[in-house]
Amino acid sequence: MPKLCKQSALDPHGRFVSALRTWGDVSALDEALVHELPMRLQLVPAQEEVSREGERASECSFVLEGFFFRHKMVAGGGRQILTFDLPDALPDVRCLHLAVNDYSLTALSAGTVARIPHAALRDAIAQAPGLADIFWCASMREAAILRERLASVGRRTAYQRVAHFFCEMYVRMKERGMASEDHFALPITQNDLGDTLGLSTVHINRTLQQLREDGIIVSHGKSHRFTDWERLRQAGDFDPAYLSLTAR
Amino acid sequence: MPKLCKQSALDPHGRFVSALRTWGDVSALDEALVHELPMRLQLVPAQEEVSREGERASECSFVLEGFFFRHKMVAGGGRQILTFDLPDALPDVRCLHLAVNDYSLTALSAGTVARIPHAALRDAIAQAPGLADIFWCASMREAAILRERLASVGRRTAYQRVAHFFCEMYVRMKERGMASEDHFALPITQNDLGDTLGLSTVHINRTLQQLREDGIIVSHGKSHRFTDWERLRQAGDFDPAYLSLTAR
DNA sequence: CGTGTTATTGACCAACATCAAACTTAGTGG
DNA sequence: CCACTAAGTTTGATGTTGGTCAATAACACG
Repeated sequence: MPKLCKQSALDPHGRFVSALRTWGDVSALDEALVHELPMRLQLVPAQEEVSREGERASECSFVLEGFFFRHKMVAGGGRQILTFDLPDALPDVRCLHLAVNDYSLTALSAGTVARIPHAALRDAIAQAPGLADIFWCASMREAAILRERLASVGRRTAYQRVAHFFCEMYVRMKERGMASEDHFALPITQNDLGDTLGLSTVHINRTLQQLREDGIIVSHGKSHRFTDWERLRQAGDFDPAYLSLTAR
Repeated sequence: MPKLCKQSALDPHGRFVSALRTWGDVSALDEALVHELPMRLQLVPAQEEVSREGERASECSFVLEGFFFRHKMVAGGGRQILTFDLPDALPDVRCLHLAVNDYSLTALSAGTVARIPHAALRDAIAQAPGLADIFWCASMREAAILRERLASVGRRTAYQRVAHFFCEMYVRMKERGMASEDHFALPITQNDLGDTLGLSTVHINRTLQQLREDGIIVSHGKSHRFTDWERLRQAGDFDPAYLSLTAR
C-alpha cells in the first residue's frame, strides 16, 4: 500500500478525466488521449514549492490530493497569495502560453500532484480540440475568481474580505464534496489569510474575532462553521454568480 | 468619409486577423473563417457601457479604436477597475464560458468595437482549433496582468502601485505603437486611477505629486513622460516578465 | 514534556480615507 | 473670442482603518 493516502492509489489518468468532466463534455477521443498522457506522480510535503516564480516550466501540474496555493513575491518580501487550489485543479495549464512562471505553486498541506510535460499536453490538445476547450473553460473560471479577489482587496473592508473569502471557499469546497451543509475545514493560517486578502496577520486575527462575536462564524482551529449562510453572505457582499460556468 | 476616425474605415475582419497575429500563428483556414464572422460595428461614446455586470451576454467585443475598461461594483457603491483595454483587445472572449458577465465593459474615451455573436465564434473555433489556441493565449496574458495587479493592490504601497501601473501601461502601449521612447498619453482621470489601484482620488493626487517631485514622471494633463525608465521601473517594483508569452 | 508554530493581546503609529472647498481646465454655446 | 459650465485637480483639516512591534498564551507534534 502506498503510504500517503488511499487516493494516491487511484490512477491519475482516471482522476484527470473525471476532473475534466466537471468542466465540460469529454469525448471518447479526449479520454483516450488523456490516458496516453505521461504523468509523473509527485508527493509534496507541506510548504514545499512545486514550481517557482521566474522559472521556465516544462510541466503542468494536476492536483490529486491536498491543498495548494499560488503566490507572488513583491519588493521588500511581501507575499501575495493569488488563489488556493483544491484537488482536481489544474494550477498551471496557463503556463503553456506564458514564457515564464509568474507565480509559485506551493503545497499548503502535504499532497500529491501529477506532472504532465507541456509537449505531451500540447500534442493531445492538437489532436483533440475539445480538451483545449475544457482547459480554457477551467482557466476562465479561475480568472473570474481572481477578478473577484481583486475587487475584494481593492474595494472591500477587512470584515467583508474575510467573510467573502469564507463564502467562496465554502462554495468551492462544497462543489468538490469537501464541505457539509454549514461546515468546512481549511488548513490555512491567519498569516496565509492575510497574505491572501492584503491584510496583516494581526488584523486578520481581530477581524475573525469580530466575525465570531457577531455570531457569523464559529471556528475551532482550522475548522469553520456558520449558522446562517444568508448573514455570512451579506457580511461578505458575496454573490456566487462569478463561480458559474455556462450550461451548454 | 466616416466621421469618427480613419481607422474605422479599415475593415474589422482585417484588423481582427492582424490582432490575432500578434498573439500567435494564423493559418489560412483561420483567416478564412475570421472573414466569415459576422461583425457588427458599434460606435461607443465616452463613458458608455458596452456590456454590463450581471447580464448574460450573447456577443463578444473586439476593440477597434479607443480605450475601454472593465470594472466590477461592490456593496456600498465602490468600483474596482480590473483592466484597461487598448485597440486590438478582445475584452470578453472569456464570456464564451461564463454563465453571466462578471464585469462591465465601458468606453473610457469614445471608441469603436466590433461585436461578434457567440454562436458564430464558437462555430469558427470548432472548425479551426488554432483560433481557440490564440484566444486562450490572449486570455492567459490578460490573467497574468490581473495577477500582477492583485499583487500590487494587496501588497504594494500607493507610490509603488502608481509607478507600477505607469510601467505596465507604457509597455503595453509601446507594443501597440501607442507610445514613444519616453512618453505616452493615457486618457484616464485620477478618480479612475484610484478605482484601479484601490486608492482614493485624493491619495492618488498626492502620490502623483510625490512622483513628480521625485522627478520620476512629468505629466501634462493626460500626457505622461518619464526621464529615467530604470528609476520608474524600480519605483514601481516592475518586472515585465509577466507580460511575455511563449515564443513558440 | 519540550519546542516550534500559530493565535492572541496591547500599545502605538502610519498610510490612506473622508469631507469640503477652491482652483484649473476643457468644452460649449452665443 | 468670451463667458459659462461641468469635469477634473488640488489643498487643508481631520478621522479611521489597518499596520507594526513586541510580548504572551495556546496548541500541535515528536
